[in-house]
Amino acid sequence: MDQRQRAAERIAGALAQAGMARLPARMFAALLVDDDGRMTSAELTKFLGASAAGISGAVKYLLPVGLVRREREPGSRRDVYVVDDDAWHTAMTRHDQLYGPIRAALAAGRDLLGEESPADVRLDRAVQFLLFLEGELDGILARWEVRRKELGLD
Amino acid sequence: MDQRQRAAERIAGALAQAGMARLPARMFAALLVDDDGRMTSAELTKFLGASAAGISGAVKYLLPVGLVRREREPGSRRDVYVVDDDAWHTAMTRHDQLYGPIRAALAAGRDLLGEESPADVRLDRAVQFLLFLEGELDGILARWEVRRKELGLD
DNA sequence: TCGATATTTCAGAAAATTTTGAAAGTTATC
DNA sequence: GATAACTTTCAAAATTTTCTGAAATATCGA
Repeated sequence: MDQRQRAAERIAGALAQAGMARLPARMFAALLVDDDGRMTSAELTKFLGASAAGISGAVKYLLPVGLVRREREPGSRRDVYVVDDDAWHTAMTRHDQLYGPIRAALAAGRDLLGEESPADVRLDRAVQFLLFLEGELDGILARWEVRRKELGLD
Repeated sequence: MDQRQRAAERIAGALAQAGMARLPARMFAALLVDDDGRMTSAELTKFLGASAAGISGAVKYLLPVGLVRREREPGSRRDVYVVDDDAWHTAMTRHDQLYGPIRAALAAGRDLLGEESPADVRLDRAVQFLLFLEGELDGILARWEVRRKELGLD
């Protein structure tokens, strides 16, 4: 295991700890430490010691959350998986995918209990907080653009 | 299964989907839909159909993240588990517990690869973004206090 | 200190998730 | 259209995580 693999596994471990499934975490980490952040399925298979099927499954998770992009060179049949320098930023744009279902469940719970239930105020406050939070996240992302330039990270 | 249990399970399902372990999610949801948001281990055991050991384990997860508080009536030996109306808010205060380890792993990865590695700029940007985000979250929480009063949710 | 009531620990059972190999499905060249 | 290169699907295996029962530990009142 070389330094690069060590770095990838170190990062993947932290991401897995935070709830990301293991192979998606390892694949994302592999791309993060790759020189140009671009790898084919075959490269990932070798680097991670995982099966092609596993990569396919990991891709199915990473694409919709925006952490990884898929490309294909014209006239080739092999996909290239790409991580952007602002992968995190992009992923965060999908925050409604994270909070939306929870908000919906809280609302459904309120309906089941009825407005006169004493728990209703608690549930309502939870919904209001999530709505507020989602709105704020958009502002954060805008401010990051500014900050990024200040840091000269373009 | 009555309406309240139905509501709890509906909410717990969404939380579990978002990554929370099942029993902690169910326990938190049970408290959310409870009239006064206070339940003993025995009550939870009955309501959830889970073992006392399971509750104990769930508590071990919920306490440190700030979603639930433990109290004990003086002169009783039974604990009461309490969910605050601002449980979410409180939990969010612990954001460094979520992002901290990831940031540390990214930093460790940079060390392993060395500054001259082409991946270094990508990893550095990730670290900078997380630092920025953590700072912003504090601001959000402050603004929520204001917003909460506007909504009359005191 | 003892007895009664609660909670926690821990090893193993149960359940859910992840990963794989093999087959089926795509896509590009010839 | 046939063939070769690559990706996806799917059922089953392997691993991991979660949950439980039983025993151990802690806490309170007498």
